[in-house]
Amino acid sequence: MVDPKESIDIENVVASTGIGQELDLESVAMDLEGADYDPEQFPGLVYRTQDPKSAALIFRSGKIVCTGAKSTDDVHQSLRIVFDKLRDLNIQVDDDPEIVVQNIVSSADLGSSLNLNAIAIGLGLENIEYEPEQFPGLVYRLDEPDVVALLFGSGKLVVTGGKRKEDAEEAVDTIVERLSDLGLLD
Amino acid sequence: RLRKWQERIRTKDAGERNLQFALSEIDRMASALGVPRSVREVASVIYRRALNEDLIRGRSIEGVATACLYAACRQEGIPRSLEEVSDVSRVEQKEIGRTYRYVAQELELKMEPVDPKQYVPRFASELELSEEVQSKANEIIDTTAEQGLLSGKSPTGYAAAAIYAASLLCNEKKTQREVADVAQVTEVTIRNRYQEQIEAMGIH
DNA sequence: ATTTTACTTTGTAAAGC
DNA sequence: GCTTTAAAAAGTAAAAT
Repeated sequence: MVDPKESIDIENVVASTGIGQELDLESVAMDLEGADYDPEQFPGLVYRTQDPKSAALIFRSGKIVCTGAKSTDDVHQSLRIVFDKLRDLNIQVDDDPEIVVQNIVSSADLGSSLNLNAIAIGLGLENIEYEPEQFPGLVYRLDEPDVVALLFGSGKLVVTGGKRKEDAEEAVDTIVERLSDLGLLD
Repeated sequence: RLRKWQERIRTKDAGERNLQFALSEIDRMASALGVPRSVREVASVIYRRALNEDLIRGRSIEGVATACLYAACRQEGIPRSLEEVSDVSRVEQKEIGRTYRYVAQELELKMEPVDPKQYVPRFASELELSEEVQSKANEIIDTTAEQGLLSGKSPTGYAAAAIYAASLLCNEKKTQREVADVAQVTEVTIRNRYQEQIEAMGIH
């Protein structure tokens, strides 16, 4: 049996940062090619990087949200590109702004199909949410680590809400242990 | 002092009026759905609990009332799908679903997943299918569910496929369209579930 | 009848309504 | 609460072929 931990893939990393300067988004939108800015719809300007692929939300305050990257390293690479693009527009950007990872979304595979009905009862109906009429995944909120897992009948799962990649590993370990104890994992 | 007293009366009256409105809405929707009086009473009890726990704040009275009725139907073993409930409510399906999940969590209703078999009598009856077809559909549901085929699937689509399969096996054939219409699912869903179920039953 | 596109669920930050 | 962004899981649905 392969350790489900080895199957973990980071699918999305969300991080926030700031350049330390206020911005005139109207002019940035004019000068930055590919920028999407519609203040009526959303106060942030959207700028997408191609490699690594990501989307940056740039705000008037100078704060920036980066999402869509596949690793924390990609987040730093993407934001470096964004910072340089802004510098090209003669905008002052702090030397190396602090980048804080806010959420990591991971996927994994437990290796065998799951009986979600039995798992719902086993883990306790008060501890889970399972409404197949609304969504095929069983929602399982953990306290340690503080993340949310979505379990599917195929045995695959999604872990989100964590800030370190270790959070997903610990979550998968905990889930495997609890399901095994219940005899609900082959 | 008199002002405070009058304010309390006003608040109390407003609260009473809101409760009356919620209960009358539950009554109206329950009638439209054709569910027994016991379900309305269960729904009313859930609504009063939600009110006591202050779960209505930030939500519409009718949204909570509808969600309580949906939960009550399930608790009483005669479920109505969110689509069926939204058909008699002025609240949209998505909002009813969200509110239901919120109320179920907060009141710790410990709702069990809907058993597709609970839809069989009503759907089969609307299709004028025999007792034999219903028994066969139930057998298909139990057998295939035990094999893990039910995980993640919508109970209405699952029941619809089993009824369709059973109608074929018992020579009382209904078309996928006819079954899809009463269950309010698409023919594609029936086709997909039907294939899996027949496969799991070992093609009769 | 199949394929494509799109929506459902989960977390998270940002500024403003 | 909402708005927007990204991504996965799998089911369902509507539209396109």
